[in-house]
Amino acid sequence: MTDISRPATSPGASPLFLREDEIRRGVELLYFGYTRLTNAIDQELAKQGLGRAHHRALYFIARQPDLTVGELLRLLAITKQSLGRVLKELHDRDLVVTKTGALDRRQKLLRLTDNGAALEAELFAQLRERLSAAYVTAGQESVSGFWHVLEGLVPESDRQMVFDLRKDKS
Amino acid sequence: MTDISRPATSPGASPLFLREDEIRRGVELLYFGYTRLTNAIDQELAKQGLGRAHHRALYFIARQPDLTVGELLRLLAITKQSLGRVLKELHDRDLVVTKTGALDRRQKLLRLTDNGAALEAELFAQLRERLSAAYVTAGQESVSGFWHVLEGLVPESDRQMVFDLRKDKS
DNA sequence: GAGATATGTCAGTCATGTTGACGTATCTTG
DNA sequence: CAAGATACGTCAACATGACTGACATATCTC
Repeated sequence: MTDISRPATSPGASPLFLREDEIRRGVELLYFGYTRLTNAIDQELAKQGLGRAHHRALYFIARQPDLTVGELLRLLAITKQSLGRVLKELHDRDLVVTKTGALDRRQKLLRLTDNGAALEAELFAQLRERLSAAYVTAGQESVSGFWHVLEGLVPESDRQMVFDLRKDKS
Repeated sequence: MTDISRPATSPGASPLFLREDEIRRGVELLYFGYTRLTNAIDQELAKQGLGRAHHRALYFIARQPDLTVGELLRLLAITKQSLGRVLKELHDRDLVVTKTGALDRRQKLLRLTDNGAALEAELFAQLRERLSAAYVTAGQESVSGFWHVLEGLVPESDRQMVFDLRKDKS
């Protein structure tokens, strides 16, 4: 949070603001980095007859077991109708199970089955391979910077939700 | 391309490879950072009745005037049929013009019209606002790290193409 | 008991990608 | 110069994953 006091609305105050090329470089690297990373798992997904939408759900359920449907909706920022179809397919394929919430019986808590966990692990291995290669090449200091800039791209209103992924529930 | 000599294929050499949480943190930040940044311009695009696919084309044509259709296809990594529809719409709306290549008359060189350039600038302003705020908050060192890690995510085979965006065509 | 909330579902639509096939103009090469 | 490769365009059919709008049910909260 260094330099937070510098007004982003005052272009003259920061040389960064004026350098169009530095902004474009970030836009492009973010685009290529993100799309190429996600491409890495498409082939694996296609084998199972699943799409990226399924992977995103699997990923977050793996990351935070007993996630509720509502929490997952907020993470994915899609409509419940869209998510409903995805969850139904994952359930039909025995990759995800739901149980009724203990505290609030209206909620459904999502968990991966053993099959689901195995598939998620296989997909995650692809991501790990690519990302750890990039981490190693860039070095630890760069990794911190990478995280730091990306955190700044997440709107304030979503930041807590994203950080909470790192904590266990309960 | 510094550190290129460090073997990315030697997992044991770095504790990073074993830390699942650091990989997941990168995956999540990349996902949220990328999607939230692109969301930032959706509203503006919707006003014009355009989608993200149109923006991607506008962006790269702005970035490298006289880009050929084939080059744009390689950047976007989609089929010519998909791109054809997008370019047709941009042309119909007087945002893009094509001219026949001087050296190779089979090629079509793409350029933004004044309207197209104005729209692209308006959309770019949104990206600049978000990214420069993140850059300023994170600091210059972090920005370098951000770039460095992302470069490592771009497959070797695409890297030259991405770097070439920074050069003018001659 | 009344209203808010969490979830599910039906139905229709849209944006954006895909495959496959085919046509034309132009360049390159034997 | 003829033959083949290349750059681009286009028709048609289809898949995925989003969307809106409407409505149903169970459960919680006050």
